[in-house]
Amino acid sequence: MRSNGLTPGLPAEKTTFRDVMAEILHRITAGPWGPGTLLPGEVELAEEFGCSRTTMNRALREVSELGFLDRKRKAGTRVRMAPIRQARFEMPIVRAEVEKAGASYRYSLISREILAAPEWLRARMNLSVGGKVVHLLCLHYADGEAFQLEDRWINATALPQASEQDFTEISPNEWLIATVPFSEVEIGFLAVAADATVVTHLDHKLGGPVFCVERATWWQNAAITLVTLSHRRGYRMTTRY
Amino acid sequence: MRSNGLTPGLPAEKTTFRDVMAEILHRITAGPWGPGTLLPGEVELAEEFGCSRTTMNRALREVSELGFLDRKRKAGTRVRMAPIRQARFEMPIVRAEVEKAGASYRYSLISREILAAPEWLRARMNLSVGGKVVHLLCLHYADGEAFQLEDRWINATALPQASEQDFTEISPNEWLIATVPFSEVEIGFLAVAADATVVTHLDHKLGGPVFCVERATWWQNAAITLVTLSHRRGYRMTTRY
DNA sequence: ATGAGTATTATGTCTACACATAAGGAGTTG
DNA sequence: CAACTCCTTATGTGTAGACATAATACTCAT
Repeated sequence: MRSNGLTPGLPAEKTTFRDVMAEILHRITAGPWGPGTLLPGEVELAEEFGCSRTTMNRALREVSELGFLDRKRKAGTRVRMAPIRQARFEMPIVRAEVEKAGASYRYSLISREILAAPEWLRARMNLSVGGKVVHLLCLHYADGEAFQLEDRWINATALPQASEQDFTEISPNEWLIATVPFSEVEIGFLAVAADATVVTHLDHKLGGPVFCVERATWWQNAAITLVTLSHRRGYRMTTRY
Repeated sequence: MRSNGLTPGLPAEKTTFRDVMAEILHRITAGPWGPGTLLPGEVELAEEFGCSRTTMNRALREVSELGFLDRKRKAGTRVRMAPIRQARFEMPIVRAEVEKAGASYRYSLISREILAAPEWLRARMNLSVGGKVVHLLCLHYADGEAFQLEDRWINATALPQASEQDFTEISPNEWLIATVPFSEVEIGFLAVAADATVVTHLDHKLGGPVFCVERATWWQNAAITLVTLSHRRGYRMTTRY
């Protein structure tokens, strides 16, 4: 079954962990290993597949990371009743997203102010009292049309350089990426009603549905930035696997 | 540096790939390995860290999967200019999601009909002309309050058993999971305006923002199901890493 | 100069083996 | 019968070594 059939005389090609993964996935989705099945142990499987336990372990580990298997020491490997349906969204920088779609990208700064962090922001990002923040409003265009409205707060206490940047040329997004690393990120997707600001800059009706992405980042327990990205009408974030 | 300091006399604890990962991540986010840096080769690093190349390889591979490194044969390992900001959302079954939040779960079927697939659905799911589909409308409650409205279409040609199920007790979600596997999934997040149906069943104002998840699944190129999940007001999908 | 072929090199992966660790289960004891 | 201990077992991970493969760098002939 697993001989290469191409070079008789030479030993059959080695069984790679990818081969094993494929066969395991096949048995799970279309074969005898229905939900809840307890799989044979690694040693036994390795023998059946003609590979080392190391290879079998890697294959099982990766399939498990895909969400199809549940592995526990001593208990063994079991097919998940319901595969964890995990969606992985890659969130590129806006510029990359726009240009990948074949459109021309343009950025513009709408407003910039430096102020004391409002109460809600302090609570949200765990900021100290009296901390200064930079508040920016920017627009990202795709082919001349407004694509995304960026409402960003930057912690100026942790990032004093932010106060000196004017952000007329570089978007805060790209400036931040080049300036600070981050150690913790919180991302949220939500639908909100279009407010006056959104209506002014994006083609939305007041109170209408706006798809928003909110991202907060910290670095070594210090809040760095909080951003809300409001998208143009009809925007849709999709993934396939 | 890496001696355990706990059991003098015993050999220092082994360097695990997790230790190595942590240190690599540290060097990337807070240390000398800024964006674009070319790292030393695996052999050299393994020597520095006092581990085998196998272990170093695993550490580098996993960090690379996290999106921080870019690895190419011969070219070497390089720190990504902008880490791929990927969000991984786990999408549990509604029941699990509700119960995990500590609320009681209840399900109810609103309507069920069997009909010929409408044109838009045929186009969307690549169905053949004249195919029958089951159309269901269901509600999922958390602590007695409407939580999620499920608008589901099931391909009855590929899944004749669906026509016989009445779905008054079991939600289509759970029935499908137990009945068919899937090989391909497409998930989308979007914000839509609340229509009459949504307003009737969820606490929304007409035209207001509704957070929707749309999921289409296929199995061996045959369309299985398309579902739109509309969420209650204020729903938010978040992840942290 | 230029293009084809070759050498070099860093990562990719397999093998065999050893020990670590979590957790189920059997057996023992109060 | 319940609680505890200890043993067993399946997975988790580290090591050394070997070969595979992709991609760059280099060499040589035209």
